[in-house]
Amino acid sequence: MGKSKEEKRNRILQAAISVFAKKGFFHAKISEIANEAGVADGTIYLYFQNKDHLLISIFEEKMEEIITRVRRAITPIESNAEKLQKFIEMHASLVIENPSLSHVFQVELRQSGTFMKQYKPVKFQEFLEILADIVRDGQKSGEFKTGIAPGVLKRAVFGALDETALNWILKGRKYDLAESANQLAQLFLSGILES
Amino acid sequence: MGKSKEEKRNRILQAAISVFAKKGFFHAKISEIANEAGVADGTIYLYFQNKDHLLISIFEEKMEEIITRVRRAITPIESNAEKLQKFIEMHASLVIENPSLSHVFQVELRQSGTFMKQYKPVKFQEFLEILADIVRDGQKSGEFKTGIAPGVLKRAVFGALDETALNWILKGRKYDLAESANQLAQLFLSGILES
Amino acid sequence: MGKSKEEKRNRILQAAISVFAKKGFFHAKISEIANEAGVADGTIYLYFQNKDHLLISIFEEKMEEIITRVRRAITPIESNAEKLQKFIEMHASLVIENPSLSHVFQVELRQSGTFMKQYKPVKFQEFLEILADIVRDGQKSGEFKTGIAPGVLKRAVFGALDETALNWILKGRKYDLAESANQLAQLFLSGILES
Amino acid sequence: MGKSKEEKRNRILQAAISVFAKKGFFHAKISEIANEAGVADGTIYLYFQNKDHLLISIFEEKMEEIITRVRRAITPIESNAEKLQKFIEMHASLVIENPSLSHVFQVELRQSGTFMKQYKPVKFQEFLEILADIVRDGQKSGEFKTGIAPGVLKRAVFGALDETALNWILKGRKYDLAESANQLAQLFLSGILES
DNA sequence: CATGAATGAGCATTCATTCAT
DNA sequence: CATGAATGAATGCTCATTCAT
Repeated sequence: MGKSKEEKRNRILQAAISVFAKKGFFHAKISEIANEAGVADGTIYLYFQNKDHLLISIFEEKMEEIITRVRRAITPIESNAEKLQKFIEMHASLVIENPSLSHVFQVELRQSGTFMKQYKPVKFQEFLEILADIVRDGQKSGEFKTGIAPGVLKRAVFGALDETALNWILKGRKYDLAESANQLAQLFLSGILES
Repeated sequence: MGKSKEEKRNRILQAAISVFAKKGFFHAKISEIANEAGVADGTIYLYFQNKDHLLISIFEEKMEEIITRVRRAITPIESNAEKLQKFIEMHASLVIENPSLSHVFQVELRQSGTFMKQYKPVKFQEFLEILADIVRDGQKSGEFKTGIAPGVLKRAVFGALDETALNWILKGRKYDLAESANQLAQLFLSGILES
Repeated sequence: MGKSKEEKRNRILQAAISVFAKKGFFHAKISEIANEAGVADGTIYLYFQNKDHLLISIFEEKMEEIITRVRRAITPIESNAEKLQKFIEMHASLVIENPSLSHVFQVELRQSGTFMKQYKPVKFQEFLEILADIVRDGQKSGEFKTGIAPGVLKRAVFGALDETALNWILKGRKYDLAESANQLAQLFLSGILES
Repeated sequence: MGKSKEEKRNRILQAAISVFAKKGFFHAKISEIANEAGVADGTIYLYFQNKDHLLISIFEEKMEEIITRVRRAITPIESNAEKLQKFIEMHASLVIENPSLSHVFQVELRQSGTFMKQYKPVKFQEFLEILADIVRDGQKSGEFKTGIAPGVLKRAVFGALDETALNWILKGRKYDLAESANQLAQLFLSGILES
């Protein structure tokens, strides 16, 4: 029963991801999400405050999962260069595995005023901080150059990955995103490795 | 006469940029744009097909200006490394000079279904191609490494700049964007310069 | 429950007839209909597709009732001449009983593009066919002359009744419509009775 | 020049008939009429008060012509029965000759609130009075029965003709309207001729 | 007389959210 | 907990009409 409740919540969340990706946040109708989730319209409001928070919940909960996965994969690696490479690889893999979710993250999230203006995307900061930590550690250990601030680099890497992934999605996923990610990894490593 | 008409069109365009940036595309009201432009609601429809095309016109016309400015600044420079640096510097300058327009480009444009799905952002491709050309030329002349595809690099640079600028805008323009841009330039140059 | 829903639908239909008759189809506001029906604007759209279909539904449902009433009144009569007379009498009675509905039928229906161009007024044909059947039967039995086609006569009788009723309504219902109808009945009977 | 002015007025009137018939009164745009007449939008307002009066002017001026033609054709005839027959024949001929105008008369005129409620269609009364006069004269001379009021008969005949013509137009003018008119003439004559 | 750019009133429709059952 | 009928706020766009040129 408790399980059934959690399951229903998840059905709604998955339906929302699917409908947001297909129709866009503004044109997505609660009734369509409810229909796809197999619940009544009103039921959604028993699990989520409103449409905006449904979007935000997608972000927070999926981001939480992603952060956990990425951390688990990176922690055992010793070399910070390899950690960075792994991070970039995983970003591509995650996009490839879940294009609908990626679409929601890259396009639809920006359509929520609540998300863009009022809500502080803590989980996003946390995700970026994984990158900043790698950089900081690499700089401290002497692996990486120190000319660039970790806060700048984390955004540069993320921005590059994000734009690359967005293009891949909008262009119809026609080329090899993993290969592009690989080139990006080489680029950034060449840029920061102490020679 | 012709001037007055062109002027009115520009007033509408500027008002739209301002209102879109303040309220977001979906919450921006035509009546508010009209009011800020000092024209009647209906007048807007003498110059633009509809709200979507108003947004698209902002993109096309402003992008055209930007492309021209960037090309003019880059052409006389001989070194491709310096060209790339100049491009990055200018991106930051343009964002600093016109934050409202930047906001529209980075956030609001994604809210138009017409823009995202039906319209081909030719001007955006053209803008990115400036970057790709620099990379291609640098690789051909031996200035740059050849391991990375120009098509990948152009998105990496743009994505990094875009994310950096977006953060600067959303965080309230509290730090020195030009300095961040400078670090990015060093990062990318370190990454691609043939040693 | 089911009754309450049907009742609400009927309240909307009656309100629409009343408002269409008062203001004309184009100038009638949905909000006014909703107000007169005691429901919210949006509720109307739970029962009817749009304004056009509201008008068409009035026609179809009321015409259905009328056809039933007329058929029930005519069937037991043996003489076709008396049937025709009864039909004419009833037409006048129906107009007198429900002037708003008559106004909608005679004037407002023509303002709906959907009704005039796309929709096939099946119920109207069915109504006219009652007349055509009387004529056919009368001609077959020898009661009526055979010089006129039933299809022509049905329109002649209906047109005469309709124009007479329209004038009565537009002139403010100042004279005795039943008496005019009676004269029309004599006219048509004189015209078609086999002597 | 004086001629040119009258000519321009007529071009506008013809364009209006054509556009009203094609698009319907409400959906007809002044700009389309102006375009079809080869004048500027504003010019129409130099010749007609507004859209409503444009419709009314069509009615009045064309009706005037029709009344004149019908009177001219009927006056020389001596027998009132033959006059009635001639009237009916001419109605059909006029509809056949000018279907667009007929459409405007039968359908579009009812869409003008001004026409239906505020304006007194004097010319229409005058047209019907031709019929009433024939009946009155026939009844006085003993040709026609006296049981029916001329005022009732005139509407009956007109209504029958109008409905018949409307059907002919809406059904795509596929059958012989003149033959239907002929049957109607026989019907009404049988109905009123003193035997 | 003629033009046509500018005006601005006017309204159907959608859909997130609520709440009685 | 779940339902889904009902609500009602909110706004882009059209087009008859005007009037400065």
